[in-house]
Amino acid sequence: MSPCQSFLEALRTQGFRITHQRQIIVEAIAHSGNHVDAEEVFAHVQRKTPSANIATVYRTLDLLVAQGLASRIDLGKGRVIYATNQHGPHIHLVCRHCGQVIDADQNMLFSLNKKLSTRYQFAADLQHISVPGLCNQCQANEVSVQEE
Amino acid sequence: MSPCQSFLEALRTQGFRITHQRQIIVEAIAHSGNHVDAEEVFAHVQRKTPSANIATVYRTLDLLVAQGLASRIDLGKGRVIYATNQHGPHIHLVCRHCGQVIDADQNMLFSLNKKLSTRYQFAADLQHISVPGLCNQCQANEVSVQEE
DNA sequence: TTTACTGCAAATAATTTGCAAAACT
DNA sequence: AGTTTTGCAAATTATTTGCAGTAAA
Repeated sequence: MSPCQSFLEALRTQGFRITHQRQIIVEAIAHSGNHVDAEEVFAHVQRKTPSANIATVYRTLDLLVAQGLASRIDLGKGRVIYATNQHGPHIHLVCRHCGQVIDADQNMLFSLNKKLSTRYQFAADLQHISVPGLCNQCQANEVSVQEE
Repeated sequence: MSPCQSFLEALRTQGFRITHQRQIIVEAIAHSGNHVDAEEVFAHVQRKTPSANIATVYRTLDLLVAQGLASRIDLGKGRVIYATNQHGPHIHLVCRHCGQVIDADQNMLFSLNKKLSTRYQFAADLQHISVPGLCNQCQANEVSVQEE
């Protein structure tokens, strides 16, 4: 069963209707092995169904997140992306200078997760956490650049 | 020298002007030993100077961040808070259910920081990172609560 | 005096929402 | 047929920006 199909199946099971636009939206997000933002999904949808509306995209993304089929990742500065749970867990390293997002190995968070759990009884959702900082290229720049 | 004074001094040194509103804004953010959002700062400022405008608050907060005197912390869902560098570094555990923010010991991130640096040449800014998840109280709820 | 800073109001940007019409089941 | 969804346009929310007047240095 393709990832798309299993998502749609999950929705159907929960009693949600499988509409044409939901199929395309799920296809857009699941197909791109990567994370996508609402506009990218909308662009994909428009190619197939020009009459589709971005409000529907937002509603469907919310639905997927609520159903636990996707994650909403807040990169800060108004940038929000979505990733399906097919997309392996990652740390999203967000460069505050160039805006680049680097995917890092999530295993690094294993011990942190345990500590937060035992010391704070906090169940951290580290599947798609984002970490601000400076990427390699921008570290050199930052020194000389005060203001853009 | 009070924290307020040292902030103002730092601004002055960089050639910025010490205006009445900047003094009050710096006082608001430095005085509250805690993190504050723009509206809270604005409320404080209005008490002293009713004619002050929130645009000035945003501009000053941006300035403080740009000068490295404060951090902008993105809690997701449009919630943004600011903390001075006086306020010790913390992990901000953000509960996705009740919205509560718990401060956790930052030492837990020491090894993560090193790994990100050596493996990805990424200089993570972990001073005030936010981590999504579920707080202790809400973990029990979550099981039974599907939708709010 | 000179140029940065502020207040104000209008502009953004990213979502969200009310509602009547359209479409799943 | 009976709801759930959608499209559309208007409403929101949090910030940002242009500009002319005010105030630090």
